[in-house]
Order: sequence, then C-alpha cells, then structure tokens
Amino acid sequence: MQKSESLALGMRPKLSERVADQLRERIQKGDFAPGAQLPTEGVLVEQFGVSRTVIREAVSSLRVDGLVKAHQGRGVFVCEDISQQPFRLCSKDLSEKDHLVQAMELRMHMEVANAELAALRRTDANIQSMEAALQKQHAAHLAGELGQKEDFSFHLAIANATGNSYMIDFLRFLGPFIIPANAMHQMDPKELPDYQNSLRTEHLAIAEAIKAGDTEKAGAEMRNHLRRGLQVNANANDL
Amino acid sequence: MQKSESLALGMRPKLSERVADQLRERIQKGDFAPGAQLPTEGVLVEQFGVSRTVIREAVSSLRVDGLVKAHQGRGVFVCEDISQQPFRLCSKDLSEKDHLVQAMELRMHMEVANAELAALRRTDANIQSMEAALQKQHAAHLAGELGQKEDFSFHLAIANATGNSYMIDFLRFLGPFIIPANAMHQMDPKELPDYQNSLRTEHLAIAEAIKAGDTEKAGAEMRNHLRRGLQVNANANDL
DNA sequence: ATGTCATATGTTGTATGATGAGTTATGATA
DNA sequence: TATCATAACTCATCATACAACATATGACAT
Repeated sequence: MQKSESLALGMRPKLSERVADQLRERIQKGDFAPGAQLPTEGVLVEQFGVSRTVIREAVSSLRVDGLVKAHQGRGVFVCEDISQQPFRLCSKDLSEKDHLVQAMELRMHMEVANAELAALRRTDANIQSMEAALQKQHAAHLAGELGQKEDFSFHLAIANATGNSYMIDFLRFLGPFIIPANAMHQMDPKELPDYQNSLRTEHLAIAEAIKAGDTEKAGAEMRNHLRRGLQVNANANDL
Repeated sequence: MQKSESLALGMRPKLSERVADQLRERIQKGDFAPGAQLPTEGVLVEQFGVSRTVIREAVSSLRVDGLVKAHQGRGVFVCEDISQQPFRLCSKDLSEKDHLVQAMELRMHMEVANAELAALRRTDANIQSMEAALQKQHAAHLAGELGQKEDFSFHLAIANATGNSYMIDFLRFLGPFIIPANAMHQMDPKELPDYQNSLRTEHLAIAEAIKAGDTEKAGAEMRNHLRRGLQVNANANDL
C-alpha cells in the first residue's frame, strides 16, 4: 500500500537515479567528507522516504562510480580520492548533433597533439606499424571494403608513437564515438573510390611528416585530415 | 531458508558483483549482441541461481556503466555502442612517475587546445569570468594563501570559453590528477612570491591573447605556462 | 585490574513475495 | 478490417525476513 505522496522529489525518471544524484551532489558538495561514513541504509530510507531497495540501488551506483566503498557489517564510506570519477561522454542535456560535434572536436585536438608528439618521439618500430596499417587499409580498399578498422589502426599506431599510454587509452575511448564510417555507408558508391583515395593521400602526408620528425606539419596534416572527415560526416548526416 | 549450495559460482566477494562481471564478460564477448534484449530478471534468477535482488543490482551496475539500458515494461537491452565504457586514468602497470608525467602531458595538450579554441570563440562574459578568477587568485596570493582553487577556476573559465562542454568535463576530470600545488607546499617560502608572480604573469599573458583573439599566441602561452609548471613540479618531486 | 570470551546490537548482503507502472500481444467486438 | 478493452509480460518499487560480518558490551576467570 505504498503511498506515492511521500515525494517532495517529483518522480519522472527512476527514483533510484534521483536519489543517487542527490547523494552524489551532497558528497561532492562536501556534505559528507572523504573517508566519512554515509548514513546507514535505514536512516537514508527515512530521509528520502523511499524503500531500502531504492536506497541500495542508488548506493550501488555510487559504488561503481568509485565514489563510495561499502563494507558489510560496518557501513558505507566516502572514498578518499573522490577525484577518481570516470570520464564519460554522455551529457544527457546535449542534442545528438552537439554531442557529435563536441566529441569530434575533442578527438580532433587530441589527435593533433598525438601527431605532433609522434613526430617527436617515433621509433622505427612505430613507423613500421603505421605503414603496415596504411598498407592493410589500401588492400582493404582495393578489395572493395571500407577499411574502417585499418583506418583506426593507423590512428592507434600514431597514438602508440607518442609513448604516452594515456593517449592510446583515450583514443580507444573516443574512437567508437566518432565514426565517420557511417558517412561512408551512406555515400554514393561512385564517390567512394575518390573519397578513399583522398583519405589515403592525407594519411600518407601525416605518416610522412611524422617520419620526417616535422611536428608542425604532422599536426597540421592531422588537423586537416580530421576536419575534412568531420565535414563529410556532417554533410552526410545533415547537421 | 535460502540454500547456499547453489553456487557453481564460488562466493568470495559480493554476489551481485560477480554476477555483474559475468554479464559484462558475456556482453563484451558478443554473447549478447548490441541492441539485443537481455534475458528477463526471472530467467537470470534461474540461470545464476540467485535472488532478484542480486540480479537487479548487477544489472543496475551495468546500467551506470552504460553497457545496457533498461526500459520499464519492455526489458533490458544492450547498448548499441558498447564502447561507452568510461575512461579512467588508472595507473595499474605504470610507475607513479610515468603516471604523473603522462597525465600531465595529456592535460597540457588539451589545455593548449582549449586556449586556442577560447581565443576563437570567447564572449565578453567568458573574458569577465577569466579576469575575475585572476583577480581572486591575486587577492588570495596577497592574503598569503596558495590560491590553487582560484588557479583552477581560471583554467575552467578558459574551458568554458571554448563552448565545448566536453572540454570542461575533461578538464574537471583531469584536474585532480595533476596538482602542481603540492610543489608549492614543498617550496621554500622565500621563493613562493616569485613563483606566484611568474604564475600571474603567465596567466595574464594567456588571458590577453585570448581576449585579443590570437589563437596561436594563446596556445603558445598556455603551453609555456604548463610546461613550466610541470618543470617546477618535477624538480620538487625529484622525478 | 586485566584479558578472554560469549552475547547483544548494528550494518550491509541476500532472499522472497506482493504491488505499481509501463509495454506488447491477444482477442472480442463492431 | 479496424478499434478497443483485456490479459500477459516486464521492469520499478515496496515490505519483510534472514544471513553474514563487524563492533560494542558485559560477564567471568585469572
């Protein structure tokens, strides 16, 4: 017979999420200090006027976010390093278009930096894997495939050449968000070879600059490459 | 009278986490295709031999990880872009030194991009908040404080001026990882004013370039600023 | 007085059944 | 055939009970 009028909350989305958000806020606001114990489930049940199920799901989500740590028999405690919250690209209050544009912009600058760093630090092995990726992509194109995977491999090879593992991780993280490949799917088949050719030209220019150790050119070519890709993608999606 | 012998699982840590891990694995392995519906709670209860509570908590954790999306009345579905796993800067197989250096490098390049973008797009309001932050930092310095918070506010104001919310989020994410402030704590008190002065000079140069819309200079000044900060930090920590 | 141990109490973890709230399939009816 | 009420299914929430673990309490022996 649960009364639904216990809601100074308002109740559109899931209750558990609303509770979780409120708890997050209170933690980040310093309402609960790092290391401190959260109110027990029973207390929270009373404070929020919801069932234990909801409280538990809310706390559970804080747990996977790394904000709190629960100890059976003792309680739930705020983590010492609140900072370690993960980074996500899921701004709910962002249009699909803005999401894509902003994510792509983030990636672009990131990759420009990668190209510059790669030009500074590339080893012979790096150059080899870059060229191998390009060769495979070319082969894929000749075989009539899109070669998206090989494309990404090339970019990953560049990230590898930076010697910064976080750069690699971040590119892997960003990669799936921005796939100009869906533009390729919608593309007029007659235009595809042209597109793939220009892609190859751009990639080669980047690789060349990195190989030569020309940081400025490497960055510029990468910027040009991604900007054009963004353009094509934008046109294909009517953005 | 729940029987504990239903465990082909093994049962050290929380059941819900073990179940969540198994589900994650099956999803990433492609056992459940993107877009496909997960088995219903009832079925999962039978498959794992645990209670609905556990299943719900496990699925809940997959939800906050962005791996699945639950629709009331329909079911739980695997997200189209499984890739949406959050980005973390966990230094598992990285020395503390490499961790700091690489994270700082990541931040540096992002902030250079921020400065350049800010110079392109800054509004009057942006400039005002930048200058306000600088003023507050100066006041803090004069009051004998370190002014780290105000320092970060200035950088955040720049990120704001990019108009890209992901840039802001990312800076917030990276911020706590790299705190040249700990260098300030270990610094000889006699050197502190000098350091703070040069800090202010650099900040002003950045702000000026952004205000003037000089993208190149803005980026260069930011790069110089952070590189010097990294240097100071490295010396203080014997890296 | 002190150390040891059983007990009580509090807290999170798990199980279970019932109900609310959406979604979809079914089938009756016009 | 089209429309619409109904049923069936699913996740969301509530409520209660018990298990597992941790800590505090107090009795008891030394």
